[in-house]
Amino acid sequence: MVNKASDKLNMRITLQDVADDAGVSRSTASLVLNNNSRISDPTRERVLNSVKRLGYIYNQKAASLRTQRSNTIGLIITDITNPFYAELIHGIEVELKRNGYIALLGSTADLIENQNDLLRIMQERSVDGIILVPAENTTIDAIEHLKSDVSTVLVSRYLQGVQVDYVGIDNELGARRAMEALIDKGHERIAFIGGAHNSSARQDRLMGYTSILEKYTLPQSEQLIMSTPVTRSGGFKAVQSLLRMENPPTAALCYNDVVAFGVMLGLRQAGLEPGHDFSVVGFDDVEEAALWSPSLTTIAAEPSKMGEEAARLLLHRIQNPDETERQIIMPSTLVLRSSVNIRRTYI
Amino acid sequence: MVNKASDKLNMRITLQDVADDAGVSRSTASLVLNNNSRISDPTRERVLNSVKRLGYIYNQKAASLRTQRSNTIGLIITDITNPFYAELIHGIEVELKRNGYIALLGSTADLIENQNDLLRIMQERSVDGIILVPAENTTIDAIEHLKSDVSTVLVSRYLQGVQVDYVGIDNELGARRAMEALIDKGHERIAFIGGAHNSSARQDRLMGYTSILEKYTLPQSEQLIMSTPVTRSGGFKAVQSLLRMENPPTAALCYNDVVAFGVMLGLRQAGLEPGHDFSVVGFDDVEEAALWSPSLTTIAAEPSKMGEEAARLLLHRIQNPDETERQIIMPSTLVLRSSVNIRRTYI
DNA sequence: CTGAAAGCGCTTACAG
DNA sequence: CTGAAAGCGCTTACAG
Repeated sequence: MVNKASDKLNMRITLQDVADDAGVSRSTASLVLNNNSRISDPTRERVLNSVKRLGYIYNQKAASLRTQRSNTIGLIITDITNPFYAELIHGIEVELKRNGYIALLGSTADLIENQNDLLRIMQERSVDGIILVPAENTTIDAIEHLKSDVSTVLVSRYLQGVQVDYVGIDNELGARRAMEALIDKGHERIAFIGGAHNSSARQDRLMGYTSILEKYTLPQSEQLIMSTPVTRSGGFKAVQSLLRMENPPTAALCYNDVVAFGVMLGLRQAGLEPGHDFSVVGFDDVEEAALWSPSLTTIAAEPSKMGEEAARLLLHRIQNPDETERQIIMPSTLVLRSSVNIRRTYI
Repeated sequence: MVNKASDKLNMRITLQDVADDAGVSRSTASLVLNNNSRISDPTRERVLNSVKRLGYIYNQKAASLRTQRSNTIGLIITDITNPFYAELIHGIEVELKRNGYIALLGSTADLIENQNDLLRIMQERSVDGIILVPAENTTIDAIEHLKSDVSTVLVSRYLQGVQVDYVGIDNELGARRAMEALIDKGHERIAFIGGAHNSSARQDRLMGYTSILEKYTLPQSEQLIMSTPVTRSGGFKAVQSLLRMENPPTAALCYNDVVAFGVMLGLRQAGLEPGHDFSVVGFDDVEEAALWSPSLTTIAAEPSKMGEEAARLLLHRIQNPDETERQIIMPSTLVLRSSVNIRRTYI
């Protein structure tokens, strides 16, 4: 029996084989594959026929060793099981595909060590650019250094003081709009739930939360601000502990939709009906937000569109390394649904 | 001002630079990086110091042109926004990371054209192997051909008649267990909801469904079997149309959890309480299944573990191209939660 | 319109 | 224990 492994190796058809088969030089065959216009139609056809007959597979790796371009980018997010990121990735993929690019994917679990490993691995593979949701504790220096090596776009989280391409939403404005909606329904004790750390996104959302409490001189308390893992069960547990307070809140602005889903589930577990007994606002507007019962009031970040925008920005940066960096701030629209309602006393 | 693009190109530090800096030959430097034991400790140290000082980045692409190994694999799924796949990807990533591999990611939206594009793009980048959830209409020939070019593992969906590595669960058994649970609670008119086409997974689940109906001589009807997109809104719409039947079902076995979530939302929209008025079973046991109200009864496919298993199988295949193909069937355990309950008449 | 030649950055027998 | 040399599969000025 033939050895299969060596079989695979020996069988590799190269451009030389194609050229031989078509009776042209390697150069000519290469020019055909790159759609160079100075090749005559008959020659082009002969080459393409040989490609097909031999089942030739273009070796992007060898090409990119010469051209220094890989048509591959690196995509680093924190947690793929958060639907916000799943939708973001989807948008990125769509736009990359349109341009003949593909992404190496990695998740950091928000840990800087993982991020460093991934950045190294991706640079070793000569990605043309990197789309990064910076993990907690990412330093300004690290980003400065990264972008001097490879085109870089940050998404969703920003780092103060670095001049770098970025796509995100106006988190503070979004949070203010969400708060106004709650206050409009008579809520006064409003909690802020979720987020594990102080990413720019969380800081800005908190700032919006606080500024509106101040504007209306409503009660502020450290106890009403909770840190949680960015998961459903994070929100689930947090709201239950809030409900055990002496003077519990009647509404919550959540760090994002995933946390808000957890909060709604936790409320029901505690015998309260979200949207009726307790109002909930999320952030992101992931697809399922509209489908929940009650449907979730949230700030639309349009993750899929944000992903497309980020990919577009990165591809632009790759083509134009010397242009000034751009910050794209997408609109943060309030989507009012049934999880927000007039305040009632449930106790 | 210096041109940044050319800056980047000119700045590329090569192994030659490292060797020069350390005062050794390129060969020696290379052996150090590959942890070859025949290099003396002092030499090794000198080289590693130079690597650090110059900020050398290993060029995996050049290396892999020589070694024919890229330490990169291709991962092709149908839809990243389905949490089953998000969790599957997560598991794959974890296991790949452990072994110094990383994945190129692509989604097909279950379209064969997209799958073909992705397979080509990935092979052009010389992936060492491919993990594939085959899109609808994938042919046996295509898989045979693929696996003759590159190590291949199928996940979640199988193709009858191909000898190929595979990881999945026993779908028919799972469906039978789910049906027994419903019948145990007195349900007799039971619908099967969801799935767009006849992937092996759907066929096998349907087979389990039918076989149990036959076993208990319960009513079968084409009207009780619904095709839908594999999304929440697919399930949402399907159950509402079922409820408009003259003699509607009192329970549903859903193609998967995502569809089941949609079904539960659709029930509530129609004024019925899932788990109380109408019983629902899903498939997959994605993380949020336990958190829903009512919590979802489902068949545990352990997507994250399945992903790890698939990655392990692929890496093994890459090392051992000549071994016989393996089919790993993971247990399909019934997880009984509150979405299944005693039958009541709700009409 | 087409071909010969150099080179991208590595690895790996082979020689010493 | 270390180095000189060939080669992986492409692209791209350059010459004709």
